[in-house]
Formats: sequence, C-alpha cells, structure tokens
Amino acid sequence: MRGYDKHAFEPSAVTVDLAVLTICRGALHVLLVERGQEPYAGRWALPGGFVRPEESAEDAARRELAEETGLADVSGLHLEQVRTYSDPDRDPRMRVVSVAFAALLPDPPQPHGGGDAAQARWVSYESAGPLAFDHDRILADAHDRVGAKLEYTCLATSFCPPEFTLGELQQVYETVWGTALDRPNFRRKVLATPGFVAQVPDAARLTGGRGKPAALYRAGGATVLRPPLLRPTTEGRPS
Amino acid sequence: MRGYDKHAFEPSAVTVDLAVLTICRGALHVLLVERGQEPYAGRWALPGGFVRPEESAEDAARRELAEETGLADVSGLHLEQVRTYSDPDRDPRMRVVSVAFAALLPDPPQPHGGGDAAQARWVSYESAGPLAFDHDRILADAHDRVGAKLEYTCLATSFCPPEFTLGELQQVYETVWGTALDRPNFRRKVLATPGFVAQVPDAARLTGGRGKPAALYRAGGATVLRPPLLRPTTEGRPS
DNA sequence: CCAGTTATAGTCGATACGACTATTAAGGGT
DNA sequence: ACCCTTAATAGTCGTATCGACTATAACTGG
Repeated sequence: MRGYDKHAFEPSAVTVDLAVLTICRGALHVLLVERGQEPYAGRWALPGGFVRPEESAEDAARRELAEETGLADVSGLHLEQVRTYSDPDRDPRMRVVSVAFAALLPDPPQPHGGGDAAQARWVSYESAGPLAFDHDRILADAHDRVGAKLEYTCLATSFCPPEFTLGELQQVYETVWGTALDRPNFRRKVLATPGFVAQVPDAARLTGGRGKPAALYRAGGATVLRPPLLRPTTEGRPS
Repeated sequence: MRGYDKHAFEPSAVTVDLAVLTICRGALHVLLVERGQEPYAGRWALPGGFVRPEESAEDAARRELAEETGLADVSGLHLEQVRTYSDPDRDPRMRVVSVAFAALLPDPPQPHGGGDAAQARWVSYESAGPLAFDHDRILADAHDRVGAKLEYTCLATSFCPPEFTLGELQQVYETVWGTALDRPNFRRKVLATPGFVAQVPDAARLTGGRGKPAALYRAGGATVLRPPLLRPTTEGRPS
C-alpha cells in the first residue's frame, strides 16, 4: 500500500470466475461454457468475465451469474468468495488475476446461452473433464469450500427451494459430500439445531413422491451450525 | 474469461495486504506501518505492496513479509490467503484490488523499519485503532479466519516455536479466541488427536518457569483436527 | 388389498466433552 | 531446610451427542 510514488507497477486485468453449482437429479452439476477462441478453443471453462471499473468483484460475479444463467433475480442467491488466483502464467495471453466465486442454485435453470455467443451447459461434477486454464483447480477448491461450509454453517439451505423437505436437505449433503447419511440421525441433528430450519405451519407435500408425505420446512434464521454436522470419517483429509 | 476481443477492460493495480499476527506477552499483536503520505498520512496501516509482473500474490506476500519483518527465512511460515477486497472506492487515488493474507509468527522479531522509510511497529490487536483504507475490516477478517481455523485445523502450532509446551499451545488458543480454556481438558483433547503434536524424546524444560517443568512437543504431521476443538459456546455467532 | 417406499419415532451403547479434584515437581522466600 | 506458590500432569464423573439400528406410520402403484 505504500510506495505509490517510488515503485512502478504493472497493471493487471482482473476477472471473476464462477463455479455455479446445483443439484440435478441427485448429482452435483456445474455450469460450464465452451470456449470459441484460442487459447483452449473448444475446451470447457468456468463462466466469468472482467471486473468493470465501477464495480467490485462481488458485483461483477453477480452480474455474470445473471448473464450466464438467464435468471431475472439473482439477488437472493448465495455467492461465496473462494480465493484469488494470480499465477503469472495462468493465462498465456496476459497477466490476469482472477477472483473465484462459488454460487449455489436451488434448481437449475435452462442451459442458457448466456450473454455471449458461446454455449453454456450443465455438466455433472465428476465428468467436468479437463477445463481451460487453471479452472480444474478453481472448481475443486470451490467444491472443497462448499463441502466444508456444509459442516459448520447452514449453507445447505441455499441449494434448496424456499420450501423443502428434510429429505431434500439431506440429499444436498449426500450429493456434495458423496456419502450416504443415516436418515433418522440427520433428521435428529437438523431439528435439534435451533434456527437451522423452521417447519411450515400446515401443508405437507402429498402428491409427488410415492411414500409417506414429508413435512415442509423453510430456512431458519441461523447461519452457523454449532456443534457442526461432520461428514462421516473417511480417513482422508480434505483439501 | 471470454470476450477478450469484445469488451474493453480497465486494468487495475493489484496489491497484497498482510495481517502479520504474533503472540507477545500473552496478547495478540499485529504488525503495522505508519503512513507517511496522503491519503491517511500519519495513520497506521497493514503492511503491503504491489504484486510485481513476474510473481503471484503469494510470492508478493512472502516477499513483503520478509521485507517488513526483516526475517531472513520466511519460507517455513504459514501464509493464509484470507480474501480479496475490490471495492472501487477503497483507495481514493485509483482502482486498487488487494489480496489479503494472514501470516503467523512464532516469536516477534524486532519492530523492524522494513524496506521502506516508514516505521513499523507491533501493536496489540485490541488497540489497533482505526487503520487506513479498509484495513480495519481486513484485519478483522484475518482474525476471524485464524480463529476459525484453530477450531478445525492444527494451525495453532504455526504460532509456536519448533519446540513448545502444551501450555504455550493452549495460550495460542486462549489469546486468539480471547477465552480461557480448562487446562486438563485441553491437554486431553490435543493428545487424543493423532498427529497434532509429537513429544520430544527426552528433555523437559526446567529453568524457565516457576512450576513443574513441562514436556516439550513438536508439531505432528496432521493438518486437520477431527473432531474439531470448538471454542466455548458464547451464544454469539462469529462473523 | 398388498407390496414397496418414504417419513418419522424411538432405543441403546460408545464416545466426547465440561467441570472438577488430586498429585507431582519445580522455584522463592524466610 | 521448610513451606507456600505455581504450573504440569493424572484421573473421575455425569451429561450431551452421535452412530447404528429397529419400529411404526402414511402414502402410491399394481
């Protein structure tokens, strides 16, 4: 911050990259765009774009999110700043510093074309093959971060529509973590945490599934999960 | 990432800001530098500087850390990327995007002058008054991040010298969290976590304190703390 | 009406954790 | 030397939580 007058500096391009995550038929999906130009022409990449002079990185991320998903209102969606990638060689053309965000969507909108000409598609997380630039790493970091925050925050409700069943909430955990959870224990833990969820007064979803109708819940006011909801011990250490 | 040819972009200055934290006589301290020029002349600020064309933000942070602390070898120190601050108005002079890092030091070196002319000083975290720019927020975010990572990682050993007692380790937790911990329980938890610490074969520190000499430990190989070591429930939700 | 399916209720043992008490091994002062 | 203080270490006990599991309820589709 010091030394503006003493040291020359090389201005950089600043971009945002988005890992837009959603749960589609029981599998974690990420929104990708196909690159039309070199470098990495034909390869898939995370959506993103330049930060404009009058906006913050968060502003830019929300704008890009709206453009890419075609959603009219993205103001309620959760945007999580993951980290910033600044390797000098991460873009072969020029110096590009990129602030990465993870966005969580309740239900996947149309695989929208987006503001630009390139096509956009939902791809399952596992089959999100080698991406352009360092986007494999960014996507992995975003996934790690979201998985970790599920443990000790109420973030999971961001993947759910305004009203949801505990089964849907559990599926968020199972899908992101890639592990099965015991249903009664999950239920007990969620309900025992004050402010995690609040039951919708009346209504229970009836027609949809073919089992006993489940009660509907809304997100409660709490943001942190204390004590946390730890994923089953798989001996591996995350990140 | 798309549209290099279509959209103009305004290049930004990219800097790093460092929250260099250490524990000094039982209190958390942060390294600050006094600004000599406008804006915020005479105010204290976090050390930092521009990211050079050939280095990443991590490289720049480590270089600045060495310059400001005067330490010869900063390669073993823990550097934690906190987040990136990109509000267009955060620097009145120009557009500056700053990547913030937290650095953890075992023992505070001399309040070194640093590479630049401005003076540097260790200031206790509480009395780190209103800082320049958005550095109050950056410092608070760094503190939050470190406090949170103490809960579920073995990060605390980064505040300790290569060999330390469990009392010193406990003081790290107490100082960063600002809460007292029960000593036997802390000890039990740390020793029960495989790989958190490893006892030094012989030697017990004798001369120093005026109690029973404590056994010496080194950092173990583990990086995560499962299950986590939660801070006492104070009913308030962090961050 | 029966089989399959899903939600919900409840039990039981192992473990982790908070709050304590007790013992051990030093140093300082008189 | 002796006792008091200080700090490290050992151990106890009750409670809360968690994983694993069984049981029941409510619906759908043949």
